[in-house]
Amino acid sequence: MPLIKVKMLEAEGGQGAVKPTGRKRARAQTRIQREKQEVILEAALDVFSREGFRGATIDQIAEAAGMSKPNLLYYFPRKEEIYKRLMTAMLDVWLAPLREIDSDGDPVTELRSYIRRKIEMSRDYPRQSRLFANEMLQGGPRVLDVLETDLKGLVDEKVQIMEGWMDAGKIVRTDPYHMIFSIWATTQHYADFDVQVRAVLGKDRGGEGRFEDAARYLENLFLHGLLPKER
Amino acid sequence: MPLIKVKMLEAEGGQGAVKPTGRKRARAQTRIQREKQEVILEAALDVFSREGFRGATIDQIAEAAGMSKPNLLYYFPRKEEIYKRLMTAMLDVWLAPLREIDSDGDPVTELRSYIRRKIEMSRDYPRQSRLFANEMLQGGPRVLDVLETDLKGLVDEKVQIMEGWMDAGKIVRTDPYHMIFSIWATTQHYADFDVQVRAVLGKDRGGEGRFEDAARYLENLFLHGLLPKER
DNA sequence: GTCTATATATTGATAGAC
DNA sequence: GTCTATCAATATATAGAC
Repeated sequence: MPLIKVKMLEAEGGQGAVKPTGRKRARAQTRIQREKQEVILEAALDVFSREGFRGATIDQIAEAAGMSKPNLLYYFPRKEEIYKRLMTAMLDVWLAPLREIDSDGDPVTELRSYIRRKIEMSRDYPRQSRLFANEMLQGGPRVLDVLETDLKGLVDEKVQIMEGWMDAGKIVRTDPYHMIFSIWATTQHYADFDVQVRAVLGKDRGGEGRFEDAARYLENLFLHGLLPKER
Repeated sequence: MPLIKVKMLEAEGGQGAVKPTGRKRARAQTRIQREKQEVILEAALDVFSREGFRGATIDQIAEAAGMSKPNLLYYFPRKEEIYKRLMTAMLDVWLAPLREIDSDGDPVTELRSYIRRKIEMSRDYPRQSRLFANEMLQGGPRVLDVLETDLKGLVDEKVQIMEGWMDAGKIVRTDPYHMIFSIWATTQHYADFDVQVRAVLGKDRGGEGRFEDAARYLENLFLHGLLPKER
């Protein structure tokens, strides 16, 4: 099954996040305001995903966004707010594929499309992947609570689905948690360690086709041997 | 097969790296000098692995090392030199397990111990793993040449071994490059994304046993289905 | 070898003219 | 809304006393 272009929201975050928390007057945003914020967030994603929160500077972001530093700060008064906007938007989008795993679907089909979507996201949105990886390396100070509540809850739910499939004899018994970790690790590796992957593959195999190859390898790795009948 | 305590050099780097490049007089280092440098490198590993090169500050490192900033700079005149020392020492140690894969050994045994050693390193030396991950996320500006020469050469060599095993019918045919990437990704995930792993597993499964569970899962994932006879 | 003091540049953020 | 000018804090690194 070939990789397709994934349709995914760009990092925007809920509209709710834009409104001032005080909201003395919930004033509607102009189109230009939204567009400028969009440009800033796009530039910030570039810088934060490469350098991490501390390593990134407002100067770099402003330059990448093509505006002056004070001008940027007019739209986002604090560096941290840009970062938080990116993180929440990213988390939301990043977990969408996992949410879609359907207990009523065919196990192998469900897992196969999960793996495929994850590798597509690494191919199409590597910066979001790196942004998250950077946050993790730092110990996740700004998302730890989300991980322990929302993420854990979501994973637990999907683990139960997978255990149901095992109980029903639909797939071979394995450790669902570590299977999910392994799918995350392998698929995101192609975004986070892209330099290394391309350096090792060289120019003959390091082109765009590497994602196809990876998808094929990973689908086989995780799905082969999962069907009880095969043995 | 249970995990054992791995024996590994601490980040020290070759002795050659210590000598001044000019070496007007190749003066031997005193014991105290080496010990102080050791303390600094240990502290620097802590900070760099969490914050990346740009995000880390000499202040943080000096405080972690329990000395003043000028005192630290007496031993390492530039921030970049501390970082480079850590990187070269890390790379050397980090690739040791891959180097040990032996073409004359039994394929499954060789791969099993490779996986086991890699997960042991994530357990015992998570900071080294994160240091490297941080460098990769930034695009590997300080190691790109090493990746393209030494690392690629090493991987190519081991890929040839694996292809030899496949040609001889000793293991099932698969993509050796992506297999190696997947082993790297999955094992290092337990160091790099440690926060996430522990958050998801919760307190019941997130203890030290998680490395045992991971090792068991990964050995099965990569090795099951590799023997032609099993099918 | 270690310290205080400091030079110099860069950082996040603000003031105020236009 | 956008700019120049600038502040206060922090950054890397050095000078020089002890």
